[in-house]
Order: sequence, then C-alpha cells, then structure tokens
Amino acid sequence: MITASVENYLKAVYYLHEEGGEVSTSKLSELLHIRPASVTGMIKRMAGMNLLVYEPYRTIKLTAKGRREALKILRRHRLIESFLVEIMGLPWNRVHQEAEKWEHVVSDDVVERMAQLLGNPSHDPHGAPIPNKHGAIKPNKNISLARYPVSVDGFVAEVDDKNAELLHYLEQNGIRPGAKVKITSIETAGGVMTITAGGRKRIISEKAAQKVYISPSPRAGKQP
Amino acid sequence: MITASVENYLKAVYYLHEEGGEVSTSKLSELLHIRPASVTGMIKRMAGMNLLVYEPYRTIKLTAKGRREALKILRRHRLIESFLVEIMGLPWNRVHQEAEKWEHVVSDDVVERMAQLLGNPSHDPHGAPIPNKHGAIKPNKNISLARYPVSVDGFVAEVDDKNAELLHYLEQNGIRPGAKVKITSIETAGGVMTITAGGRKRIISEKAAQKVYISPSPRAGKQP
DNA sequence: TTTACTGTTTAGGCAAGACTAACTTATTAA
DNA sequence: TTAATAAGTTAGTCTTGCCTAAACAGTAAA
Repeated sequence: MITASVENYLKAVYYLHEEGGEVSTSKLSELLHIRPASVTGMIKRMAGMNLLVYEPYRTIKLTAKGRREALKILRRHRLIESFLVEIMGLPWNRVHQEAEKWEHVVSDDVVERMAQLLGNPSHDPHGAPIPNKHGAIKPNKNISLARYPVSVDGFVAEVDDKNAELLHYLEQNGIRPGAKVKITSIETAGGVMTITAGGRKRIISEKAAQKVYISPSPRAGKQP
Repeated sequence: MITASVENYLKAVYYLHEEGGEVSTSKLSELLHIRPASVTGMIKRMAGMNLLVYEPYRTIKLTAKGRREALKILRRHRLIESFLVEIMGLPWNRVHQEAEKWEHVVSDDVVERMAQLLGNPSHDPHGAPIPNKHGAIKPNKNISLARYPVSVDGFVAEVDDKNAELLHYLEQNGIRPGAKVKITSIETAGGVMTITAGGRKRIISEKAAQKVYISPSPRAGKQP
C-alpha cells in the first residue's frame, strides 16, 4: 500500500536525486524531519515494495516503479499548486504547504479535471515543470542565480517552493517566475549581491540567490 | 489529537443523533464499517478526549466540544461538495466520496475561501444545510417522500448523499433538490409508488423514497 | 426462571510509522 | 595503521487504529 508517508519518501528521494547528490539516510532524515533510524526502517520497507533499491550503507536509488510513482505525485503536487493559485486565488507563497496535504487525497480523475480547468499547464506557479500524464518531465537546465554571470540579462525560470517566508521575501524583491533580472555586482565577503529586478536595484543574500533559477531566455507558453 | 478517524466517528455520532435513534456501538459499527470491538475502543479514547460521554452499555452522546467539532467537519464536507460541483463541475453523485477525503486535509482558511467563492451558500448540492462558521445549523424539518401525503405538491429539499448509485437513479427520475414532485399512488404490497417529477410520471421504490426529503414549499435563496 | 439470543466489552494481536539508545561501519586524521 | 569521528543500522518502545476470539450483560421466549 502506497500511503501518504511512502509518497513523501518517494518525493524526497526523487528530489535529492534531481539535486545531483547521492541519496543518503541522513539527507532524507534532514529533508523529511524524521530521525535517521526511522528512515532506515521505512527505506527497507519500501525496498520490499519494489519502490527502491537498497543495500545497507549504500546510496539509495528509485526503481522504475518508484520513479513512476514519484512523478505521479509530483504531477499532482504541481497541478494542485497551480489550481490553488489560478482558480482559487490563494497567494503564491501559501500553496506549497496546502498542496502537500491535498496531493495524498485528491482522486486521479479530479487531478485531471484540475489540469483541464487550467488548460494543461506546463509549469507550476513556482516555475517547476509539471510531469505529463505518462510521467515525462522536461529536464531542468536552469542556472542558479548565485552562479549566473554578472551583467547578463536573465529571466527567473523557477523558485524553490519549500520555504514560504523566502518566497515572500523574493516576491517583495520583484523575483518571481518570468521576471527579468541582471546581476550588477557580487559582494562575496558580505555574502550579498546587487541585482536589477522589476526595473529596480535590489540587494539580496547569496543564500536566497541559491534558491532562484535563471534561464537566459524567457519561457514561451501560457505560464510566462 | 483529532485525527481523520476521530473526525469520521464524530460525524457518525452526530448523524445518528440527528436521525433520532439512540447512538450505539452496533449502529456506529454498521455505518462506519468498523467492527464493534474497534468502535468500543475508539469511543473510550474519544471519551478521554472529552469529545463524548460514554458509560459501558449506555447510549453514546457528544459533549459540547464534540458537537462543535462535528459541525466544523460537516461545514467542511458540505462546502467542499458545493465547491466540487459549482466550481469544478464534477457530477452531483460523485462529490460525496471525494469530499470525505478532502474534509480531513483542507485548511480552515482555504475552506473559508471556498465559501467566499461560492457566495456563502446555505445548502450543499444534495440540499443539506451548511452549518455557519460558528456552528449554527438550520434544523431540518422536512418529511421523507415515503411518508409524504398523496396528491399534495411538494419540493425536493434534500437527498441522502451517501450512495452514488442511488443518486444517479434519482437524478434519472427527475428527483434532485428543488424539483417539484407529487405522489400519485402508493403500491404498498409492491413496495413502490407512482409519482410525478419533472413533469413526467415515474415509478420509484419505497426504499429510494425513504432517502428523499420533501418540503411543502420551494426553498428561497441561491441554492434552489 | 431458566434459556437463548443479541449486543457490548475485554483481551490479545498486528501493521504502520514514528521515537531513543546503543551498536556497527566507513572515513578521515594522526 | 590505528584512533577518532561521522554516518548508518539494530533493537526495543510507543501510539493509532484496526482485527479476531472469548467473555459478559440485557432482553425476550419457553
């Protein structure tokens, strides 16, 4: 049985794998706020369900089945976020937490109804790509703002959706998907950078910049 | 902690109390499809949470706190049902099951946002009254179609929402909240009755008629 | 008034999913 | 190459929420 807990683990493993690093007990523990011992137990159970491959002390990998399930939940999550913003008019920085709860209970056909009402969007309100019904997802080759070249125009492609306060802060500073930005200067010692966003000069922390992903060209389609 | 399970028990106790009969372990067991022994266990736990009053072998009663919580969930459930029909366009007979899942996860403020989008409806799509934010609910004094007088015009006020197939059957026979109906004759031996609904003669079972509630006058307001 | 039946409770068990404490493995520094 | 440290696992416990089997209470019929 794929419970809400199992779904959360699947999402976390998928996320860490996407981030590029190896997926370990401790990383999962930190991300999910669950003690390492509990993570080990769950991982073993999920290996038994053929959702992931696990050898003690080795890195954790999703099976094909696990990846399929993870993408299914990701699709739900991102469609629900879009729905909450576009149809229900909830604020941008509020919808992640709500979608985290809805994604485990909304029926498949109701999720597809949401997609239909939204006109099958390709990206969610944070700019993250929405997997299609068959689990295909656009690879993400955007560059973090923290590593983007200075004085080169760029467009906000995606913003990490995990932290509501950070999202609020970024919004205040004109940083939202589609916005045009340019780095003016980097103050490495101070850990801050000066940028132009929304036509105004701003000073933002490097830590915040790490959570913002930039594409050199604006995105086509309905979700600008 | 008020879990999803506890919420379901609260709803069930409230429902049985409204139905008039005494609330017993076996009635709850039947309604919730949970074995009597398990019900006893949960009831004891809920008594410890001050949600209901329980003495072994005695009838079960909600406390003020339990009643408050039950009405809160009922409000959620009925607003969600309305939302699914009015905003998302799901079929009438489909929304009960979906709302049963959503009601445990949707945040309070998001439920209120639904209410706002719907224009604070007084009744859900099945004609059931929606408790207000403070837990006040309109008393239901409608008469079951099975006990309604013959040859007297009436209006469908409410239809039991539990059974999707029954709802489909009723809809096919022109019986939905607001519809004008009149009993032509009752065939007691056959367990059926002849009625006029939606301008046409229909034969429906007495069993189905028991789940339909009639008011002598049409309801005012947006939810006809 | 004893018997049979129905309804309810107690006792014991199990799976999920978390926890702490203690132990083991892997890695890095001396 | 050994010792120290960080990461991961095992063992045992707890709560929730269900289950079955068996005992017990209340009621209606013989």
